[in-house]
Amino acid sequence: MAVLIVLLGPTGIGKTDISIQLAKKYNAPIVSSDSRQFYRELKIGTAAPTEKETKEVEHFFIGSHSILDNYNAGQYEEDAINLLDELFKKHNVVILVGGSMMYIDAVCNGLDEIPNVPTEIREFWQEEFKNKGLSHIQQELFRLDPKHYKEVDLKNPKRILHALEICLTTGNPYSDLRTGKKKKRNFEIIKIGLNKPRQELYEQINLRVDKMIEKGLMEEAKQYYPFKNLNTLNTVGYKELYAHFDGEITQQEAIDLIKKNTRNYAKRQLTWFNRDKEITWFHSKDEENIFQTIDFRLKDKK
RNA sequence: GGGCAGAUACCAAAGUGGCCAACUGGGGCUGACUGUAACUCAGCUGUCUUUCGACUUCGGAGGUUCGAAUCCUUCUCUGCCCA
Repeated sequence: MAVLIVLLGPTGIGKTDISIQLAKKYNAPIVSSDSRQFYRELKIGTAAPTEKETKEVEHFFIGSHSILDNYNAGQYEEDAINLLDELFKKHNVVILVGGSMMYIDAVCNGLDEIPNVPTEIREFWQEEFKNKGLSHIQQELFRLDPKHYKEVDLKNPKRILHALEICLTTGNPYSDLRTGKKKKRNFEIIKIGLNKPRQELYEQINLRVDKMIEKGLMEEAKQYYPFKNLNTLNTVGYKELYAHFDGEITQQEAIDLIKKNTRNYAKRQLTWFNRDKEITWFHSKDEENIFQTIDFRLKDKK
């Protein structure tokens, strides 16, 4: 029986470490569901697994893309599922590790079929928003997709813009495509969540950011400064440094901001994960119990 | 020792007799989120209460006043200046 062990949790909790132990134990390859570790240019700032680690255990979706690529959760779903089909031919167990909430859900539950948006359409709505404001795009959404207008967070421009993009791309209301249906996968899923008391998590995050700076995050970020406007670089650890390079804030302010934004991100991850009742949670240091539980659940599946 | 300035909620910082449980920012907490998602967005942040509302607060003590974070006296502490 093919089993996907999903190891998730907030950033900085220690997922990489445990994933490698699990991989060795079950002779399982690791598939990343970290939407920023996909990018080979972002190593230090995403705390990507080291070369040593990726040699020890087979990893996928680590450094698989460039920040110049246009990648998204929908494509990831397709790519990841195809990959898993291949991997399960040779392995009984595969490990999915990462903290990108929607990407994990894409693999476990699937996303609706939504076409990619042409650049011109994306830019068109962005201009509309920039020039005419939020209320204008709200009205446009009301006109093009009244159903979604009622459901969407009307104060959130990104969500409205996305809906409008799809309306214009397909010629139909976005809500027509939103089924919310869960896809059936041909593998079993065991979801393991890693967490620890908030204060400890935050301290660990703060420390990790300092270490990233020591390891040369400034230099790494500087290398891609010319691309700072890319969405892929709208990432904690980089955007703050670009604000510093632009002279908006001091270096220390940038570092403190990275810490804060990472903490806030961790909290957002936890909020998302808390909705998922399939997750079995463990203290991140409670390795014995984690391994035991997984062992037990694996036997159960056989 | 003398002079001046200041002490407000977790922090910073407004308020200078009633519209003040107290602007605002930070931080924190809680939440939303099916596609650019490490994005983006929302609510809360004195206590009790689901709400209405009730109660206790603005360094301490005392006083003036119908009424004080705001005025007076005094004490404590902090900063600056003169010795």
